[in-house]
Amino acid sequence: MVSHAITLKDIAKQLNVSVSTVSRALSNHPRIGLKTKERVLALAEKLNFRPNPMAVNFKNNKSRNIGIIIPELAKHFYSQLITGAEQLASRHGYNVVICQSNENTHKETILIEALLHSRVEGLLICIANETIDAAPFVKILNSGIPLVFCDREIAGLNISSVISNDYQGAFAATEYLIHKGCKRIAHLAGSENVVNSQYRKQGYVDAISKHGLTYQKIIYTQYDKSQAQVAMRQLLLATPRPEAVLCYNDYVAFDAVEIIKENELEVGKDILIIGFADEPIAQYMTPKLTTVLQPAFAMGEQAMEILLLKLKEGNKAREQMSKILDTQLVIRETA
Amino acid sequence: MVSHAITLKDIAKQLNVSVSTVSRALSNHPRIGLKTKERVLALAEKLNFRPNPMAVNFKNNKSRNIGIIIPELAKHFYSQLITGAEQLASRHGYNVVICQSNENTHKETILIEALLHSRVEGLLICIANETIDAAPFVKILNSGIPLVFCDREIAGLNISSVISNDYQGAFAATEYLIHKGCKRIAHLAGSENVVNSQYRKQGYVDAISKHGLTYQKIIYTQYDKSQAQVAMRQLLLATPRPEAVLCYNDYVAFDAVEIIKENELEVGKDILIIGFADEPIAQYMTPKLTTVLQPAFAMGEQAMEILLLKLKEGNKAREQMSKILDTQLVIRETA
DNA sequence: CTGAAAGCGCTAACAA
DNA sequence: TTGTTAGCGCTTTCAG
Repeated sequence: MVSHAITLKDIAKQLNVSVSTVSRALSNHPRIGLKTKERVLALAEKLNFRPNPMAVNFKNNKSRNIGIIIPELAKHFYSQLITGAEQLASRHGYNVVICQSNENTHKETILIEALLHSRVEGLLICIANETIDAAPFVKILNSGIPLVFCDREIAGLNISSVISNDYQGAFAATEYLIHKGCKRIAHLAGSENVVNSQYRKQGYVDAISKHGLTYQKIIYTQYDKSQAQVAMRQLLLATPRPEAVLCYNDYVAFDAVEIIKENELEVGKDILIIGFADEPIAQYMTPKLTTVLQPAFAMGEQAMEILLLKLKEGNKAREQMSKILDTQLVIRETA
Repeated sequence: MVSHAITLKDIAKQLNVSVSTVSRALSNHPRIGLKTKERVLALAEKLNFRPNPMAVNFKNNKSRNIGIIIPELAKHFYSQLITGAEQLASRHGYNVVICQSNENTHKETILIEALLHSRVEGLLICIANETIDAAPFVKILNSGIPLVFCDREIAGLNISSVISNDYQGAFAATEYLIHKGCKRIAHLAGSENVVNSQYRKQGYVDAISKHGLTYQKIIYTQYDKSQAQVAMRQLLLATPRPEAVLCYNDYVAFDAVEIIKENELEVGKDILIIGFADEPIAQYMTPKLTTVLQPAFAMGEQAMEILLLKLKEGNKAREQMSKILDTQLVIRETA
């Protein structure tokens, strides 16, 4: 069994000085004798003293915890994002409390409540797909706790955020297809109500019209496997059928590819496919998926950076600090 | 800005009772007047009072934190495992501090040190591949903090653990191949020094010999993509070449499949392949991978269950509680 | 330069 | 049944 954690008192007693002297020595207080300081530091070192974090937190009325809410940890994108955020936080002495909303807005609200009660010092949230109500987030801000959105955001709220440039990614991917000579490019979109999906759709639309193409076809899939498959079948039935399909994400792309293969067409030749995200699936499927990489790690890191900044500056800086990180087209085999 | 967090004192003042009375009322102390209690509870409810967790932790000298060390969060298996562990912990009022060793034993040791200093109440560790030195873990135990191994363990230490039945999984997979008529089954193993790899290899060996097969071929891949590919090429060169290959994990299986395809052979027909883990890759590759499912979520959950039990029982129960969870063969297209 | 004392929010032993 | 008091470990006035 552990003997007993070393406290300031122990050091003070052994050195015949007061507790406050020890405290000052350890915290580099200016008004302390050099000799005393050295004696204290030496003994602290020798005893392997560490300040009791519970006491410190209590004293400072700080939890040193940052709450993170994501839809689902078991998605590669989010675990990458978390890794970026966590590493930075931990380097600054913060713990990270990770919660999963499972894309459920109600659960998200509950989690926010719980995290606030547990006195997290800041909140980094990747909101659930369906979330539109701003009230819970306004509440966070009103409670004086800094909040940063990551990956997804609610527009018009003046809340700091780090997102990837969905618009630019979709635009670049579409242009790439156009440069490859495609005239008929379709888009399997996500949900009409979700901003990321809207941005991607807009990138697609604008690239199409910039290049004066007349063909434009958008089908919403609601992130549903069977709906994506139905949509792809529908695209294949059309005459003339599209030469390329830009998909909302890699999973939709995977479904599309499966359907195309079922129809004995060759992906990457008869029809080009581009996904979005660069999940591991992109490298492992056959043919390998050309897709738009979102910098998940950097997104988490930079969102945390903003949060830490707000934490340091206290109430001073309540202004919005937002970043939009560029995506990158990763060319593989499907386009 | 937040007004001011409600404390016991606030309630006491408003009700003209002492702080301890309020404390007793809220903690269901027996010696308290029913009326007083109701008044306190009502006001606490009205003011939405929550005890200050920092104060509670300090008072109890408990951090309510459990440390978890895993090799890498961005692997599906571990994020699943974490999810199982985290959910259970959180239901019991514990936070979980997640750390990644990146399969680096040195970093693992540093993390253990840091977690102990941060006063975690318990530790759940999936050790890094190369870790063999027991000293850091003995140190944990000596410091009186309960420790549970998950997924991987160091044998002979009498430390509680939850692992999956690698032996049985490999045995069943091999038998399945035998029942399918294969006489020449090879095994692409992991590393000779890692217990999981040893168990799987042994399952393979024993199934082979149980059924009186004479062919037996094992190549170690060291979890290295190029080594796995080299090994598979080697297998294909042999005459007669194996009819089936049991792979250490899904990634090795993926590499093997790629090489086989390169050689214009048909996976699932010319050569059968079985993986291990059931990572998402298994469903997304072509052909879809037959593999041995490890119950990652349940493993995390049950490891946490043991840890919570030890936490509750204090020093009383230091005996080893170990579980070996069964794996399950998931039959898809490669075998 | 150093010590004594108060206080953060909560609980619990002791008094009344 | 309720109030008073002390104390958890640390920092920070305020005195000396």
